[in-house]
Amino acid sequence: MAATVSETLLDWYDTHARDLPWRARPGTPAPDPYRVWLSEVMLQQTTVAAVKPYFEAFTTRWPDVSSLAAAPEEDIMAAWAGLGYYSRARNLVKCAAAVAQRGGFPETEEGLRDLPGLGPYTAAAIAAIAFGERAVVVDANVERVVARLFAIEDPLPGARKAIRVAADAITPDRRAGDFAQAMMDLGATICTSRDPKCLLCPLTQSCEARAAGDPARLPLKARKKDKPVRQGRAYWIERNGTVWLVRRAGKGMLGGMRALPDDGWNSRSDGSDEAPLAGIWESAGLVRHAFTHFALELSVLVNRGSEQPKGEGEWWPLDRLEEAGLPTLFAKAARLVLAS
DNA sequence: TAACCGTGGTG
DNA sequence: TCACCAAGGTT
Repeated sequence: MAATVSETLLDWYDTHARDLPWRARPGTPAPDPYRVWLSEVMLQQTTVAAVKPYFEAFTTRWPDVSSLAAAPEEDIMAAWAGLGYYSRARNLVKCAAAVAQRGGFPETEEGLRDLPGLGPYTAAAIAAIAFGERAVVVDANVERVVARLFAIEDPLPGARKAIRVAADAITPDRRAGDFAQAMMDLGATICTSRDPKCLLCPLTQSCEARAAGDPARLPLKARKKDKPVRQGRAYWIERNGTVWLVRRAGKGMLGGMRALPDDGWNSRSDGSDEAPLAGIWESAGLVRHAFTHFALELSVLVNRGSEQPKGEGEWWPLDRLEEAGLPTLFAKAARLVLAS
């Protein structure tokens, strides 16, 4: 009898698995749920290369969930700065508290699903990888591999239901965690979005899209809307080797992060509020930054007078600006000022 | 359902 | 250069 897709893929995984910091070390049977959880959250919509240094920094500073739960939220947000999608960091704080409170992670997909920041993908992935549950793990890699294996012609996101059914059908009862990671490794290194390496693929004999001749065509996707360009201002207020930083509101764009004061720009409108003080402003230039659904042209204005800014904030030493944890947009603005 | 939410790499 | 893309979740 011919080997099944899962058997073939698991054999491939046994010799080709990527060596990643959050995977179980040789000789240790199961990976640490804390490290699986942390890595899975960091990896949401984020590349392995981007995650690695953050995962290393987090696990060095906070080696287990109780130490993370005990850390000040500000420290965690600052440590997340630059990784993006900051609601993940806010939910990480909530989730760590909940897990510490109940004395450990839930060990089922259903239980994990109730934790903040864990959706269908992440709950299934942790259940399968950390706890050995047979869970159907569907991420963008799995969607791509499955759409090609079964030549699913319906475009995403409409095809999600059919893809899930097909993924369920090939998920094995044993080693579901390895199978999920094998599918993701295959998608990341072989069955790539562009220019798939079909000559190296262990599943090439089973692949309907390969047989049809043009696997890179799948999965089909609806065309994306083009993003508007917004204008905004950020204010650099400097006194005696310090700069005035504020904390952004807990929800919305860059929520909860330290930032330069701005004029109220957001995803729906240009900025228009008045400056945080009525002094003399000099232009330091323009920062262009692309967010997911809009682009921003941020004009950076500088004041070195003596007037006190309005509202809440803190004077932050310029020689420790790295530790403030500014999101990339404001780090760019700071770089612009400090280079001029 | 679809909008919202970051960033850096890539072809 | 720029549109697309990456181990998605929340509302």
